[in-house]
Amino acid sequence: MSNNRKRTALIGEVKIETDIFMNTVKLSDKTLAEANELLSIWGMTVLQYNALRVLYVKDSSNEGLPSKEIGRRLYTRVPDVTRLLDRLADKGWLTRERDPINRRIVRSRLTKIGAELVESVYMPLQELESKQLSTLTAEEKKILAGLLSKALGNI
Amino acid sequence: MSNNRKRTALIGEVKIETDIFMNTVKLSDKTLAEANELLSIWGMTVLQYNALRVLYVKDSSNEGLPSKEIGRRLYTRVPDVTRLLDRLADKGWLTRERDPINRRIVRSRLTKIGAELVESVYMPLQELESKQLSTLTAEEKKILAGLLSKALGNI
DNA sequence: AAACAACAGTTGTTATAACAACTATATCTT
DNA sequence: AAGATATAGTTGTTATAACAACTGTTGTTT
Repeated sequence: MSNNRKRTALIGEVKIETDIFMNTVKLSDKTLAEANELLSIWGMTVLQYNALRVLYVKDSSNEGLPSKEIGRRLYTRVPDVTRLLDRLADKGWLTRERDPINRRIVRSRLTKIGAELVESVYMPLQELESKQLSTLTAEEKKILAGLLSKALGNI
Repeated sequence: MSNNRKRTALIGEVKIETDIFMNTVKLSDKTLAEANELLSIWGMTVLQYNALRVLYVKDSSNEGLPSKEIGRRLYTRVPDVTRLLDRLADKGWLTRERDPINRRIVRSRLTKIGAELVESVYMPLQELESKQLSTLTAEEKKILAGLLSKALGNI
């Protein structure tokens, strides 16, 4: 009982900024969960798929990409790119070797299987994303995309 | 070398849905990271703060809230509410006891310290959120909030 | 009332996210 | 060229997220 003192009503009111962040986190969380569920068919996670997709798109000549650059292009902070890539190498989706010229750098490159995997996953994932946003019109999607990118500008 | 076969250019093009999800995840990720950094001053995480805030707001009479309901009100999926609440109880921010009438239910209620903590954290967090969205005008924030909530409708 | 189903929470396990310290290599400064 | 600094990646550790199996309690059915 004891703790029945007055509580600030203020805290119950939801400011618009809080509302935006709540819904951003919710949307992010739920779409990631659904995407992860889909990707589990291929035994991978969204994060892993993104790393493979970065290699697919940004290393089309297949010279290999430094870990640092892969990390920079992933859209969440990943404090441990090494082990993320290690796991992908273990699965046979990419290979890693040290750059002979700058020996600090380790270059990852997709294997044939890895590249094919990206291709197999691409369309089903695209379809899921379209489905997830199907309550919005094309016009609304444009506005939303614009606002999100403007919001990100400050952070 | 070996794997230098043609890659589908399609995969490099970013569809608007993908763009929206990428930026949603980015925004979610970055704002959470900053909020977690702020909250670390009080030794808590965003998830923990949210649980406390749910109790603060939804259990103002301090009768205690069932774990299930707390879990339902958190805005990310939390597969392990028990241990989340355990940790908060360990820190002395809430107490937990079994409902004498329906003994399946365990009710959590804020301690005095827990309630005060929510009050201390509220304003600084609010200010951070405002700062994080300061690139948007009030009008844009309204539109964004509306679109996010419409987008969530389908998921 | 016995058997079954549903519910609320707990516990065990594994993989990994987060943080920090460390190694090897390259670059800059004087 | 030696020493200091910066860069790229690795490794160790801890806490916790995710998943699944389990326990105890209540509700439903016949």
